[in-house]
Amino acid sequence: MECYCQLEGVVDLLSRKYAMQVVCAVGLLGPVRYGELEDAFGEVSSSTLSARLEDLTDAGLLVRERYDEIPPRVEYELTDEGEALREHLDPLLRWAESRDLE
Amino acid sequence: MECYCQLEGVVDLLSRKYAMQVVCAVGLLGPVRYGELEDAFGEVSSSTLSARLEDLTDAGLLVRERYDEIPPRVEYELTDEGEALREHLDPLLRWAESRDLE
DNA sequence: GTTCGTTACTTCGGACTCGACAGTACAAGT
DNA sequence: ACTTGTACTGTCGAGTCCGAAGTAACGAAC
Repeated sequence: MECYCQLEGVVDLLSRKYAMQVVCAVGLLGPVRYGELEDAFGEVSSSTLSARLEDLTDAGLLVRERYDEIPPRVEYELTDEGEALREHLDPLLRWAESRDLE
Repeated sequence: MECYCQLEGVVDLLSRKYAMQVVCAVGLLGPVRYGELEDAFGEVSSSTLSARLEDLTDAGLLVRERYDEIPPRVEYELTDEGEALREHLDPLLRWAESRDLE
C-alpha cells in the first residue's frame, strides 16, 4: 500500500508517449496553439500529439479553447490541476535533462 | 529548448508501463526480490515487469544481484542515480495517489 | 527414483499503441 | 482557379504490451 505499486489513473496517462513533456510545455508556453507545440517537439507524429492532448483534456489537466475563425485557431492551457501536476513534474524533467546531457 | 519537448532517454524509459512505480517500489522495499515485487503489484504481467526491470538495470538505475542458490534468488536495489530519480518521482506519485483517491 | 515445490523468469498469440504520411474543411489572397 | 494557412483525422504497417502457460534447476519428500 505504501509502495505506489497499485497506482493507476494519472500515472497511466503520464506513461504514454510525450504526456509529461506536453504538460510541462503547455505550462511554460502559456496559452499555446497546436502548431506551436508541434514545432516545439519537432519530430512528433501529429496523430500521437493530438491523442495526448485529448487524453489530458479529458482528464481535466488541460483546457482546449476553440475560436471560430478561418483558418482555425485552438489554444491549450493548463487547468489548476494541470498546473499542480506541472509543479511536481518539473523537477523530474529538469533532473532527466541534466542526466541525459552527460 | 526550455520547454522539455526534446527530452528523450530517461523520460522515454519512464513512459513505459510500471516504470515509475517500479523505481519507487524498489526504493521503498529496499533490496527486493522479483517475487516480492510481483506480489506488491498484484496484477502485473510477469513479462512486462521483467522487461521493465531489465530496462532500468540497463539504464543504470537499478542493480541486479543474482545469488547462486537453488531455488534461485535475485535482488534488485536502486543505484545512487536511481535513488536520485526516486526522490524526484516520489512527490509526483504522492500527488497522483491523492488525486486518484478523490 | 520419480514426483513436488520453489523461484525467476521466457515464450506465445493476440490486443493495443505508435509513427509516417496523406487527406479534409474553409476562406482570404493572387 | 489555385495556392496558403491551421488543426486536425484516417490508414496501415511496425512496435509494444497483455495474460496465460511453460522452462530450468535442484533438493526434499514419498
